[in-house]
Amino acid sequence: MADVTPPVAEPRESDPRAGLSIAEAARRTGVSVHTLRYYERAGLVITGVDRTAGGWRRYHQADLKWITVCTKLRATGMPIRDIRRYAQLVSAGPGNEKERLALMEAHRADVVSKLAELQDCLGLIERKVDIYRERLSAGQADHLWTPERLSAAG
Amino acid sequence: MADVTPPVAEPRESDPRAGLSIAEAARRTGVSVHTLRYYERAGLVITGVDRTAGGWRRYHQADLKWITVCTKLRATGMPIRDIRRYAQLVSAGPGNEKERLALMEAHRADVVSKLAELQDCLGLIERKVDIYRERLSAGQADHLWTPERLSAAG
DNA sequence: CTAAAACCTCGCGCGCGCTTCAGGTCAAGC
DNA sequence: GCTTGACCTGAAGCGCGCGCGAGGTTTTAG
Repeated sequence: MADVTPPVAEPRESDPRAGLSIAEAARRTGVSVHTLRYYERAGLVITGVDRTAGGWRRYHQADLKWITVCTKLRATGMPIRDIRRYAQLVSAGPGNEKERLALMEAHRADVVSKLAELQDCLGLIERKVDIYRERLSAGQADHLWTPERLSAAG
Repeated sequence: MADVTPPVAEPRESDPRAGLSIAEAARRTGVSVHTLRYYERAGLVITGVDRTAGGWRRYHQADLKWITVCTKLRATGMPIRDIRRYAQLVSAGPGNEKERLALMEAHRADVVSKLAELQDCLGLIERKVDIYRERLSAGQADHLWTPERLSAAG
């Protein structure tokens, strides 16, 4: 575990204090390197990612943590521009909690209603699954279906 | 309730058996008339929407029902092309339940994992909401916050 | 020192799901 | 019959969230 060359699959990243390469950061945050650079350009990454003397990005834990917040907001459907707005608020420091709260509460309401809709539609999907299972087992027994086209239900 | 002219907000649609205009169908399915036409062009609407002699669409209950299935699939993130595939299967009639089942089960798995992800991210959002609420009530009392920037958590 | 691999910026491209526009046609009230 | 508004088709346009490629620089392995 000391100086052994790491397998090709997991490249160097030798010194933890030196930070991670963009490729490794991508792996750990679950987005592509393109997306990482895009998020930075788009003003989402307010942690000010380190650079080497030559200009290569070096990611630290705080960066990854914040980027993960961003990806979770994205995953819940928050548009980039809203995440940027939120990032600006956070970056501006204490004193704007009211606006942050409003933003997050609005988004929470959004997510909650999305969840409800998803649950509702999941019901339809599961009914379909059940129907097709029934038809299949019935069909394998006696090949008897009622013609469905008349019902227009699929 | 008999022959009274309906209010402007809800236009004619006098004879129920004659079917509904595209505008009314849009209202009832919750999508725009553009989207209705687009779905038809895209091959989603397998119910064969009626037309007047002049070429205007007339929607019946079966159409609305099927379109609602489509919108629910869309609402759960199924891409148009997959809905089209499903529509083709349904339209082909009985005998392909196996493929329909596979399609729906795959989509169900998708929706379930989406739900889980949404729930997870909702946790983050609610923690943020709580934090900002606390900060606000604490702040209104004594204007004392710990500087957050060091925590990189937002 | 050198070669290969990883990274850089800039900017164009793309897939998706509609939306809008142009230029007409149709339907319904009066 | 005439006007007004809803509707038609076909095609182009758009906003979003990345993906990709060119052309060049930096790192790292050997």
